[in-house]
Amino acid sequence: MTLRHHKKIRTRQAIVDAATDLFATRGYEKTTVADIAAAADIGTRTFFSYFASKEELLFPQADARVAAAVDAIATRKPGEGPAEVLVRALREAGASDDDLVNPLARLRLQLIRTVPAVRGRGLQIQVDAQREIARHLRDAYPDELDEVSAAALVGALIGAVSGALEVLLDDPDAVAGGPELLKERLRQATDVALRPWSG
Amino acid sequence: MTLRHHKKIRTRQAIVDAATDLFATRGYEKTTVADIAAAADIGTRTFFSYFASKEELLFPQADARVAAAVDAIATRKPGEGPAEVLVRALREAGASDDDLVNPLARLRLQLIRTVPAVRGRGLQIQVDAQREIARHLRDAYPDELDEVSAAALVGALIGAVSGALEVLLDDPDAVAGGPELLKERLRQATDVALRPWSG
DNA sequence: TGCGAAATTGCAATGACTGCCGATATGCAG
DNA sequence: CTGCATATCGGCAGTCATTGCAATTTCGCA
Repeated sequence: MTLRHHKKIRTRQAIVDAATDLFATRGYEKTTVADIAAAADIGTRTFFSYFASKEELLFPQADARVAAAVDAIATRKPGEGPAEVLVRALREAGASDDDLVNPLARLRLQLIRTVPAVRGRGLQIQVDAQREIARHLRDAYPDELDEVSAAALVGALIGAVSGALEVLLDDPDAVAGGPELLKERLRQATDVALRPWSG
Repeated sequence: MTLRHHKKIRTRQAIVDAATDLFATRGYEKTTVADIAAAADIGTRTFFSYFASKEELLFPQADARVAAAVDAIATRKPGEGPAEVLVRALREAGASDDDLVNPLARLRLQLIRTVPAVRGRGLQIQVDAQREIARHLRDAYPDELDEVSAAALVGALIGAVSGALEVLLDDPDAVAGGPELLKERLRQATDVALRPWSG
């Protein structure tokens, strides 16, 4: 079961590449699924056996971040409290360099901020991720957190980061400054918002 | 310009009522816009001159909460810091009785948690609201907050409350207890979520 | 080589949404 | 009261995502 499998992977990649290209040039909404399928040399119907929808195309391996965060929680050090672990988890799972280099990732960041449908889907994925992370965090600290507190804590941290990030990415100067500046300003902003927790 | 105006308002309400009814019985996804239009005695095409989409139907006056929060910021007391004002704003703008009694509001709460499309739209509205509130907060505290920090702070607080709320609403016991219990537990959850900042 | 499962794909249908346009209804001036 | 300008209404046709169905092709393996 290898030729088949490899072919599927190649086709899948072809679809992503074709779509990335079309989205970048024509724009997301002006690109039809039929266009993408044609560019990837497959039937329109076949597209939907690779991706459940046009939006899913932009969020492959959506659970990678969750996995990273869960891993950070699992490998916590003896003395670390919930908030500390979570901060570390977010650093590890957060915007990596990849997000600022990989073409699809860059495109995604832009589309999330401009295309309603994409934004909605992205937010859904985010809250699902929060839920999952909260579950693990609570399991890791059964004495200190109940389910509601865990959800609140995770919501606060991720909320702070995404809120700051969204505004930050709208600032042309900040974006022009490159990844380093962005990371620094993001850290500053979240420090202010999360001060109550770090104390 | 009165007869016309009144008629529009009446028709709008008729649409909402018809939709509420159909959604409640048949379910959101099994109710077509054509069904709603027919039940409200208007042409399908006309529906879209009242609501931009099927989802908008569920979020009339989406900016009421924002207005309440902005108002809380505007009426801040001399000694209050940003976080305190925001905590007060969230308490005032938070889920009112209406959300637990009004049929459409109750339905909305349920659909947000079960229908992907509705959830996506609801989340979008929420982040837009956060943006707006952050802007006002920053204007109110120009010395202590920059735009990014304000967004982070608002994101953290709202994130905490919504995270807690989502978990709470998933508890069958809490929901079964009726509006009173729900309201009490909601207040508790909000307190827990916001405690770190109220101090 | 040839069979059975998996993958591909065309076709038709559903449903949201839009642009276009004629038919109606309403507000207001004369 | 009449008639025009305008706001609404609502039908029609078309686009696009998405799905069920069924025929066909392609593979993996015996």
